[in-house]
Amino acid sequence: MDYISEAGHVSARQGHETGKRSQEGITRFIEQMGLSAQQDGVARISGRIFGYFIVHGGPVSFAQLAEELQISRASVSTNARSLAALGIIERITLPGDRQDYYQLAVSPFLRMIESYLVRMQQMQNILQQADDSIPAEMHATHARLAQMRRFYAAAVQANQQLIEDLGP
Amino acid sequence: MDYISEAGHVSARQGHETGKRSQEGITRFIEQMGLSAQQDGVARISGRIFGYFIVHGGPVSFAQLAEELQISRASVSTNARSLAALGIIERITLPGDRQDYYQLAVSPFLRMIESYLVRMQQMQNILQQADDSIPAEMHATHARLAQMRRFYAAAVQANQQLIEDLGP
DNA sequence: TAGTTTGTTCAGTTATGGCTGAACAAAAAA
DNA sequence: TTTTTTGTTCAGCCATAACTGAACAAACTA
Repeated sequence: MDYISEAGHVSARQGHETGKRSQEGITRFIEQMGLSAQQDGVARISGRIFGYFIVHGGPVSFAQLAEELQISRASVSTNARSLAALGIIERITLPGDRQDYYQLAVSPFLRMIESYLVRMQQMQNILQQADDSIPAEMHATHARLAQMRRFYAAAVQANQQLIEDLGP
Repeated sequence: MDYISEAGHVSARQGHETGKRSQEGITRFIEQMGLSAQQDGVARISGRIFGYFIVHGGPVSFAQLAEELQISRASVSTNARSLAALGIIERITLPGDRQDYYQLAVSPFLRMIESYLVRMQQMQNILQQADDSIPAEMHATHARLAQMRRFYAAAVQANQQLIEDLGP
């Protein structure tokens, strides 16, 4: 039995020996990924889609995603494209098939770190601006801003190192 | 002129020579900290309070916070306590004064990383559960879960290293 | 004692953004 | 051509949670 290539029919195998209990575990995992995403300020459905692709690496068709996760096609469109834009999943096409397919990206976690890095760089810009526009007499303020910049510089460096360590 | 010890009167110095322009820079910074916090899934007011303490290290009284940031006492109570719970600011008292005062914690950024670590450990628990409850036959799924666990393990280690590097 | 000051809690309002159905456009099939 | 398939977009509904005003409790002051 191959769960991977028949992702679309897993939910129909209720009566199977491994079926019910394992199905519970899978849906719970996907649901937890949704909640976890929501905690991180990401749409719940994006988290569920990500979880779905952890379980079934893909390729999975657009229509399959909507049916399996029981979400509207509009939500599939929005969230899958959003995840693809982040480099976490990627859109592919299959010859002789008009549908869009998605599959897990090769290294989804590296992309997640890269998103963090972007956020940190935005914060560094804010700190730079503050440093420029706040009068020099405010020594203690500038000292705290400098401390903050050192922190973000170190954090950026640590995450770049992490990317290298996890890379090929 | 000492901006630090008279945090409560900065906004009143509109006519001063350094006043108007620098005041703009400060409020813009505080406002950007609010927006940045909101992006991170934290209440905007919490971000503003944090920004305020970057500018004026404190101690700042409860009432001052409400007045300076033009927010309700209820919001001060909720958000300041929340930041204090995260270890980013701390509540102190001054002898002969009934008011609560807050000041920036000694190393607010270390505390922020520690919060990240907690989240990552929650994710590790979720992965552990999934690993336990998903049938062993799903080899590809277990491989992806293992990859994910390696990622979080490395991320936790990197951040713990970062904490050490930034520590005293 | 009654009256202030001070912080917390909670019900209610408001703002934000997620999700959906429906309308739509593009492209293939009939 | 008309019809069907497929994905996108957008207006509107809904859920979540941020924020506030008001009521409250505790502790000080008079």
